[in-house]
Formats: sequence, structure tokens, C-alpha cells
Amino acid sequence: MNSVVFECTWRGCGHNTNTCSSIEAHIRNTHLGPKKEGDSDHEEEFYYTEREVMAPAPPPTLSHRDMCRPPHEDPEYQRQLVGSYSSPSSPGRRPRSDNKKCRKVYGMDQRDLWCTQCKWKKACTRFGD
DNA sequence: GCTGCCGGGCC
DNA sequence: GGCCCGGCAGC
Ligand SMILES: [Zn+2]
Repeated sequence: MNSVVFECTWRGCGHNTNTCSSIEAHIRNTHLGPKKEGDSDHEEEFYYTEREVMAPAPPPTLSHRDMCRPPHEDPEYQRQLVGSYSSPSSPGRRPRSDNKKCRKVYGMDQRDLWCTQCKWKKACTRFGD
């Protein structure tokens, strides 16, 4: 019995659901916000991937790379979406990664172990984002 | 309440 | 330039 998994590709999320509507609801509620007037038609669809999952293991077919993936993940499509309409990633819609930075790793009581930027309350340079 | 960090201050 | 903090957004 194979099923389909919808995985959220928002930074540091990775939430999985089993239906298309549920992942879109997750993305809209958790990441994108309530809703916007005149927003891109289906903006949610850019933030998740749909993949089929086999029960035991993936088949050993090495003939083809995965062809026919959804229209997402196309560089042109992405540039078009980001360029014409500064959707997220503009000052105002800032995501938040869940990986720890110097402050949380070492704690306030060991500030001398933080990287310089963290000491100055700037963007961390030791742990990527 | 805490974390990450932009903006802005002081030297 | 180095150094620090207010204040805010995102949890
Ligand atoms: Zn750091």
C-alpha cells in the first residue's frame, strides 16, 4: 500500500501531512499568515513537495532520474514568483529557523564563547541559517 | 518569556 | 572600525 506524503519545505519546518489540503492549510496558517487580498493565487503550493512513499523500500531502478516532478522547483518559476511579487523574504515576512545559535547553545552565562556577531546581537556567523 | 537580529548608538 | 543595547518579530 503506497501513500503520498506532503512535506513542508519552509525553512526548518519539515512538517508532513497526508493530504494536499492539510499541508496547504498548515502552510497558510503556520507560515504564510491568515490570508492576503490579491496575494499570489496558490502561494502555498510553492512551500511543499508531494512525493509518493512505498511501503518497504524504494525500487532499485537506476535507469531514470526522477522525471516528471511538479511544476514547482523550477528556477524560472521561482524567479518569476519572487521577482514580480516580493512574497516572503522581505522585511516584514521573516521566517525563523529552529536550529540553535551561539546564544542558546552556550547560554547567557558563557557569552565569551559566542561568535562575535552573536555577542553584538547581529546575525550569527558560526551556525548557518 | 525567550531567541535572533536590525537599526542605531557610543567610542 | 569595534562594541553594545533597544526594540521587535517569531517562537
Ligand atoms: Zn553565533
